Amino acid sequence: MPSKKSIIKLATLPRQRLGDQIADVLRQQILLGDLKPGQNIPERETSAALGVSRTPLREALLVLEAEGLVEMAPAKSPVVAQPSLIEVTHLLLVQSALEALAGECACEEASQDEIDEIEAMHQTMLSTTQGSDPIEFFQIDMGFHEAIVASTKNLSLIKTHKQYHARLWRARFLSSRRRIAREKAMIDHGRIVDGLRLRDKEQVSSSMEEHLRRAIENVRIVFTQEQTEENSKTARYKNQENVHG
Amino acid sequence: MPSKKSIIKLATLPRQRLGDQIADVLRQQILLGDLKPGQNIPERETSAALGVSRTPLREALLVLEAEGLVEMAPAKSPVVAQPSLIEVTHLLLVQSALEALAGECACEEASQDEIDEIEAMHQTMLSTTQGSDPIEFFQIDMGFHEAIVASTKNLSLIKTHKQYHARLWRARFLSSRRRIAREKAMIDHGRIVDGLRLRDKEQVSSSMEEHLRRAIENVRIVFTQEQTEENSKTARYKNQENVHG
DNA sequence: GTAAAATAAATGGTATACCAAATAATGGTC
DNA sequence: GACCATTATTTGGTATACCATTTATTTTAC
Repeated sequence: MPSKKSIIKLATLPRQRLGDQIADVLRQQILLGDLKPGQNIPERETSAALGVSRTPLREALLVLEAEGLVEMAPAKSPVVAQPSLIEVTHLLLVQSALEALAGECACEEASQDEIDEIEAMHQTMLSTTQGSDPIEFFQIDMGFHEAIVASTKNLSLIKTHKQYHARLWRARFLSSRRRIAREKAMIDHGRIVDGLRLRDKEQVSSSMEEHLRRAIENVRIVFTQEQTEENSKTARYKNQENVHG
Repeated sequence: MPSKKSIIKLATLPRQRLGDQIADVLRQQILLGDLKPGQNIPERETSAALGVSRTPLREALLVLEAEGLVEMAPAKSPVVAQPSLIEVTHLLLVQSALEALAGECACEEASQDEIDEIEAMHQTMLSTTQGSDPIEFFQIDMGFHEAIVASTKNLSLIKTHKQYHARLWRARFLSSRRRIAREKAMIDHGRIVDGLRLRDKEQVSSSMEEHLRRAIENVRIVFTQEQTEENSKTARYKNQENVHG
């Protein structure tokens, strides 16, 4: 009865490169916050923890560096990227342009089934607005955007959008916690869905841009709040130091 | 007299990773056509030719794969990407959105000096239109676009644009040979420069989109021509085969 | 006791060696 | 003579070993 063996052939048949699998794992850990911004990712330690050698781990790190999720400097441990407010703003501007394009293309390329599914996701989100944990709500929110991009069938656009999506994950997750932001986001989504049903390029792309512009503002607010908290912490620490001295 | 030594410390001080240097070399070779689309890049042979080991060569290939210039399949030699017409169209659509965004941002972020320089490049191009080899003209053309993107100071946008630029290099170079295309391009560039001087976002971004939309049409024409030539070649070969048989 | 120099530990960068899958070549059989 | 099986070679994937640089610690000199 070799049924068990047939399931486990990860090691025997490298259907996908080990480096790519590791990249997926690390990407998830970065997005979910298991690896926090600024944290070191020493090669030996990490590869040992994952039960692989340094070679594929390094290949994964190089991919993540190309994606902008990890920063590598000579003779320094690779470190999880910690984009500043201005960098996140830049990223959101590009993402905004990408999604506006996606909206336009979707009006031409999306099948009726795909539009129906996008609308269904929107409905799910509307009914989930109140209860449930924020991370689940956020996942659906991001799925909504991904579905629109996917419906364009433009592989390059999909891939690039995905990369920006990953780099923006954390910032957008943090800013999605604001109640007001979520409510306004739902209104934007509604307009986007309406535009898609009408296949009205102009309406969809402008709603998309509007939506992302709001996201930029939300991120700015959250960043300045964090900055303020950080400052007060620093002040406390300084006080402690003074106490010690 | 250790002056000679001081120049050559590539091997001793890895100021930049070898893999990145190799990636630069290969990228250039792909863009310039030394490595043609569809051509294999066997790891052992190539690394030996470059005088390095497989490890950094592989890292370079992975970066180029992430950029979309090289395709790697399990148990197959890496191969120079050979995008189809539809893929190039997809790439140009994204590039169009990126440059439209760049145009808008440039209206706000570009310094007067930068706009002056962009205009100077345009003037150079106008005077170079007739004589000189096509590759030089093309270089200036691409420099014009890069300068606009660079003036936004948006590093993410610059990097992403650069990657799409590399993937589109060959297609745009081939299509830039058409005389009519060049003339119309000059008119577009003029409108873009005018818009930048006026800092008129709307004019710049729409001119950019118009310009890229024209590029899509040009690429389509060149591709179909190439396809036709290819077919006639195949026909000839078939005839030869018939003669042999 | 402090500061500076030297040494030891750790880290990333590169080269080499080994393995498994795939393909090409060769030999045997029908 | 053609086709199939088997083996040999080539290729990419992974692991390990080595080197150079950097950093932390310790020791020594002032």
